[in-house]
Amino acid sequence: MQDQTDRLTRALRAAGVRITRQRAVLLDVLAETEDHPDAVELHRRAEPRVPGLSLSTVYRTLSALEEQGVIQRHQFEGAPARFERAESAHHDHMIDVETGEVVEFRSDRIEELQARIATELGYEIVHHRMELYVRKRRG
Amino acid sequence: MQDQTDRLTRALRAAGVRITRQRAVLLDVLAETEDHPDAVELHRRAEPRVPGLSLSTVYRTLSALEEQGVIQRHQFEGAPARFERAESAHHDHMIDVETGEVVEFRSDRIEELQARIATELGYEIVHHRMELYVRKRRG
DNA sequence: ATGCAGTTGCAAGTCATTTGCAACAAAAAT
DNA sequence: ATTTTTGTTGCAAATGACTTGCAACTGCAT
Repeated sequence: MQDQTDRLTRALRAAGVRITRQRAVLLDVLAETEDHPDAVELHRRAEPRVPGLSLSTVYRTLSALEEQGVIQRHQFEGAPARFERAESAHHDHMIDVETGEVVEFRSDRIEELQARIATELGYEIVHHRMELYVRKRRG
Repeated sequence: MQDQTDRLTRALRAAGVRITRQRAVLLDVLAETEDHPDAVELHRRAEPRVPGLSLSTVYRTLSALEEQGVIQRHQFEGAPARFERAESAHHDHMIDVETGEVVEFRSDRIEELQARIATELGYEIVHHRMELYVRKRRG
């Protein structure tokens, strides 16, 4: 795990991204993250470890990390962008409209169908977004 | 067609929505619309017919019509919301990342799969969003 | 014609995010 | 180890896309 982090910071360094104290902490916070926090929440979690950390630095770091492919940004309906590590395999999201909770899922079958549709219409997919806004089934 | 419009305004009236000059024009503009314009574009198209029309009225009208189920709002990536009439059957969108052009498509097979996935995880779909960001295949 | 609840234009406000800038601090170079 | 170079930071102000308060209207049921 220390290894992971090391490899990562080295890669970032190589890309000309400096690992400052604020970025190191944000990287740690993101590594510990199990949910899909937004910028303000990440700032709340990181600030105690870097007193004075500004929200704009959080935004800037998030953009930098997204550019490096380290994290992914998701813009769900009517809410600020939320982030997650990019390490894991591709998946889509289900958002509980009542709680805001995010559940990940994946369907190769759907991906195939999407690709086929795009191809048939003369396009190639650059990326896609599929979100299911759901509610717990009361049973 | 005059019929259509008449039925529509009557329904709106019944819902307590007044058909003012600005709304009538916006309704007309939307009826003529073949693409997926945003609020500013709709304002641009309607203003000549209602000199002085304000952008806030456009936004307010759009919200009212959306509430009445007359139009649908789509929030594509990194762009202001775009609108379309709601009359047509459900479909999803493919956005050409180079031109911004929107192509509609529909796949019952995918819808089925989505529903199944949600059910399996204990949820029911309230609504979904599926967007394919694409590029013309150069062939 | 009349009264009033729904609408309008305008200015100001909100929210999430971005940016200009001078002070600062990682890496590099020496 | 010190200097130099160049990416970063915090802060305040700016942006973009809407939304809202408010006083002056205006559909439209009566």
